Amino acid sequence: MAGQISTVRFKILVVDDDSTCLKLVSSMLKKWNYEVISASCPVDALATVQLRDIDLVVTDLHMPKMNGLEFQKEIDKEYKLPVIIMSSNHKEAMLMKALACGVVFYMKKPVIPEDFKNIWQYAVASKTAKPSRNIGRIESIQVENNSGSSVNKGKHGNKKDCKRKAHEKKKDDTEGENSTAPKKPKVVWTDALHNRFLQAIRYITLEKAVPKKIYEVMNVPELLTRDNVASHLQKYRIFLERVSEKGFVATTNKNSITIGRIFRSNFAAGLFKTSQDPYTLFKGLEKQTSATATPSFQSFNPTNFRSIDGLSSNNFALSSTSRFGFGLM
DNA sequence: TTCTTAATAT
DNA sequence: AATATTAAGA
Repeated sequence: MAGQISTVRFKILVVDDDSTCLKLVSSMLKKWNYEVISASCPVDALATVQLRDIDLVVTDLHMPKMNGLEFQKEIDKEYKLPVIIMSSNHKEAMLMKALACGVVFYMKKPVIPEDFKNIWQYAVASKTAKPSRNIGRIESIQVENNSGSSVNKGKHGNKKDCKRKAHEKKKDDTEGENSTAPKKPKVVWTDALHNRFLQAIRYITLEKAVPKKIYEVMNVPELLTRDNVASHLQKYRIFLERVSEKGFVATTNKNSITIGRIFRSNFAAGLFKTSQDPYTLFKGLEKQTSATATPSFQSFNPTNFRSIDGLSSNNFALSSTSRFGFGLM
């Protein structure tokens, strides 16, 4: 089983007091073939969670009675569901607060369908694993999902199942032992992981974002090493460089085309997915020298970052979005 | 030491 | 194609 075309439809609970918005988001989710269950208030939502077998929660932040964060707290208390917040509060401080509370993703409103395309990964992440240490072979996690839908382009017959490759070339033998086959799997920068990376950078501030710091803030030592982050950061910077070189932001004219391209890239995707305005990124880039007015940032104090825990293996989890690498153009 | 970059390897 | 690793200078 677990063939491919899955069948696994993720059940997503949407919560928003604004009925219009609720419907809108619902339809966006359905577009990606998610099973949608909606609630107009946290209280109803909590009741629903008990009845249905929800995989992921998407909630508005600003709501009467109980706001999104309080709601998330409740969810986290009894169930361990990943919660995504949608908010029109684009303040950095709010973003940080939400993340610190354990929200897995913070989406800025207005949202667009694409924003939801890959959110199933958060659901997978929280289920798929949690086995604290022992990064042994996460390779087998296997994502049997595959975001169904495939409403559009999405051809992946990728069946790259390489097995092992006994590789020994270590002259030393500081360890040598390997019963569980401590093969070091390559890190797969899934959207979720990349998002974490981006959010860490946003939190730290681009100017101060160095491998070590990012590594610490991301707080997923089971999945990454500082070197992984350094490597990713290097690539990310190259991407930013290219993008800023193009200076397409300035052009208000036919920017739509250019921007469209940017959107396709992985890095951009992660960034823009949450903040649809491409300007955000550049604003940050441009004023990096002055802004720095970073609010108080001390220790992220990541409460529960299990959100990304298991993500890592599986090859095409993300491939769906990434067929365009960072090298746009 | 860590950071950054470039080059090279897997 | 995406990541990792290594080397060298700051």
